[in-house]
Amino acid sequence: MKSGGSRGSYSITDLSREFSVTPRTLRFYEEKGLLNPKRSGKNRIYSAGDRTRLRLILRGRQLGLSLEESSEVIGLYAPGTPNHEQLHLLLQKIEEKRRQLVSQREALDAMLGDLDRWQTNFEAALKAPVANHQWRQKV
Amino acid sequence: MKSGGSRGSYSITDLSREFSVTPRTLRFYEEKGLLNPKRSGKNRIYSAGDRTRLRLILRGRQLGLSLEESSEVIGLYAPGTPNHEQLHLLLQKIEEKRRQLVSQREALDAMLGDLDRWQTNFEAALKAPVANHQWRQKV
DNA sequence: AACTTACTTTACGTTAACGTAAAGTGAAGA
DNA sequence: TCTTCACTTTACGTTAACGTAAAGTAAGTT
Repeated sequence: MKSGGSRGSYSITDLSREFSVTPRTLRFYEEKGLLNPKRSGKNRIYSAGDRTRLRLILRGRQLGLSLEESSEVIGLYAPGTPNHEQLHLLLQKIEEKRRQLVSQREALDAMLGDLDRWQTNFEAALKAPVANHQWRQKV
Repeated sequence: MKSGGSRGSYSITDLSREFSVTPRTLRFYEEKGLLNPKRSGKNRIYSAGDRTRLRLILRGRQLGLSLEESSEVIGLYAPGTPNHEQLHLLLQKIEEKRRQLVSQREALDAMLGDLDRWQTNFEAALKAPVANHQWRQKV
């Protein structure tokens, strides 16, 4: 089965290639209820909506969300009109992840700080003995 | 065994409490060669150096490094004078993680963008029908 | 008809980073 | 002496997110 029609219809390999994931991944997401492609016989046929959902799932993954978290969040995108409870939950998730990013950046800064200090110490340790040469007299 | 001496000597629960990890975690890190506390009989006794190494490990974890990655990176901190190969490796790791953070922040921005658009659409959908009331005539 | 391609389903395997018993030890206190 | 603590070791269990056969099918190609 080559590519489906030109617009809004994709085979499993179409999508897996476009998003650089394996077909297994798409089947897995379906198994977990995150995707629900139509069927043409036994074959999966993904709509534009399915493609969008996949994009969102992968966006969540990139953010470090678990599939279950993505499930909840993506549940929002589908129904057409999300209620305020759901919106609130989404905002929470996003805030949480934002905090996580900040915390990670702090860890990174701390590491870079350590590194700087060591580098200067290291260089100092290399230079000092050369300045007052004692063990470099007779060659 | 209560707290060890006042300075530079800690029991396993001392450290696990200070860093909010379980004793199991410390034993696990030791098993993986990331820590090497002295022994007092069978009991582990952690030095200030061990404590520092633990801090670095957890810093790496916070950054999203695997324990193996942290092993490599922390190997640097111990020998006293890291060589350039090792420094280069550390810089690579840090750069890689920095890129990861940026990419995650992008995903977060994209999500926030989606959210904004939906919210406006949502509000519009709520307002419009009220403006030209058609199905609200007889109550 | 034989082959290839693009799928399918079923199902067991893998990895990381611990969790969680289970059973034992040594010292301190009642 | 008995109990309690704070530890120990050994070892199997857990979770997420797929990987990886194995075996089969439907449609098109040579």
